[in-house]
Amino acid sequence: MPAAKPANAKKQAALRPRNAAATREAILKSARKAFAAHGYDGAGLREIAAEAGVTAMLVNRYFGSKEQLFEEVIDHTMAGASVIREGIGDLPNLGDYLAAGLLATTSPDAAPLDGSLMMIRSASTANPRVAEIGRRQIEKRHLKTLAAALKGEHAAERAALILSLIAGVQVMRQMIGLSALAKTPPATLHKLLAPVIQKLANPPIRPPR
Amino acid sequence: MPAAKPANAKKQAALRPRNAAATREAILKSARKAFAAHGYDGAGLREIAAEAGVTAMLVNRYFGSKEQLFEEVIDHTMAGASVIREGIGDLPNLGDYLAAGLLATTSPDAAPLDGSLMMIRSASTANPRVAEIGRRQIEKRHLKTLAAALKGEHAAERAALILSLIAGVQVMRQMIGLSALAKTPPATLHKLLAPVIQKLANPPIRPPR
DNA sequence: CGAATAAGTCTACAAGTGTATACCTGAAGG
DNA sequence: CCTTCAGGTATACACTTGTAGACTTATTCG
Repeated sequence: MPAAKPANAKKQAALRPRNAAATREAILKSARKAFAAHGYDGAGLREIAAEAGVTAMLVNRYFGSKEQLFEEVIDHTMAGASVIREGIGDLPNLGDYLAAGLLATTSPDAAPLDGSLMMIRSASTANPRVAEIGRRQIEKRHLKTLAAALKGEHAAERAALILSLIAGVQVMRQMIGLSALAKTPPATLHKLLAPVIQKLANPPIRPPR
Repeated sequence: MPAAKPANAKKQAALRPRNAAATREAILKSARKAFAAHGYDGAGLREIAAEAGVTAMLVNRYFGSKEQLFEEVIDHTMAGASVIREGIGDLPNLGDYLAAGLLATTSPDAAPLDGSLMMIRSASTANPRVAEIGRRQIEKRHLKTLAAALKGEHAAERAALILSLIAGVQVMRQMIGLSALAKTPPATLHKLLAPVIQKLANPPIRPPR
């Protein structure tokens, strides 16, 4: 009775004309956004795929699995332009520089460009491999670079504390939404934050004996 | 023919002899542990129930829903003995005190007694009501108390930054497992950390004009 | 114009989630 | 003994998740 299948109407047909590279990039971008917003476990493949204008299965066809997708995403993100980069050891005011960078990228609800928030959001995943991926990235990209830029004793520990402070501010501003940080003008926060970071960046004073 | 149902063998029959109050407490304890370890979304009701020796449905019968359970758990946790408590404004060395408290409760993989980590782990939940619950708890319990203990300008902002630093160290030590923080002896970290916290606790110096 | 192949989708499945309904069970009181 | 009822369990449902296999479509090349 029904005259053949009416060739079911497809939506958004020719939006992207079958370009593999472009599709891959779209998926990466979408995944980055989703992972940053909801963490590894919280971001669904269907959600990522929809935002990229494709099907969930295509994501797996391109990246193998959600786990591998995450690995590639976090690698791209951490490798991209970060506030913590090579050569920051030569800056005169590391405290000012880092505080400015933190407050610039950390508008209360903007997308976190930095990978650290993405990692923190993903850190309590049930998948231990994913947690390990993130740990290694932070150690390799951020800690190592920053520690190399510091002089004096306990450089690694001081670098780790600076990272902790930065991460903590990001967490409280963007994840928790603490009003005292979210609503205060960046300039005010900068004045409070920069000297503290600088104090950690400076070589610790040795007690005179 | 079949002589009635053979009264299917039950395991762990008389472990807890049907005590409502004790069961409630057991569920709370289990839930606290699970939420702290995996966050709100990551902790399953069946997992919580199993650890408490009951069924998932009993949890809902006692607490109404997972959401209400979380609310009660985080309220108990934040209200319990915390490092940040009333009267800390009278301490001579707030930096020392807070650093000691942080490093004591923050052994790399121990259960976080403080509710803040539980909140951070739960902050990226899909449930907005849950996120709001946690935000309010941190503002009310921690920020308010600490800000009241500080003197000088921008007390709220400085308190928020101290909380951020503490939270950041917790995150990097317990969630990420950053080696420089996890493996370094607490005494060393204390020496680096205490003066930084103290610097934030002291009234900011006004630039002489 | 085909044919070949890359690009993409459909359907399905097994596992896991929170929760509602109906059921069972053990101890206390008559 | 039997009833009663709080304390607890079993079953089921509707939904979501990551992923596998078969299928379809568009593009490019001969």
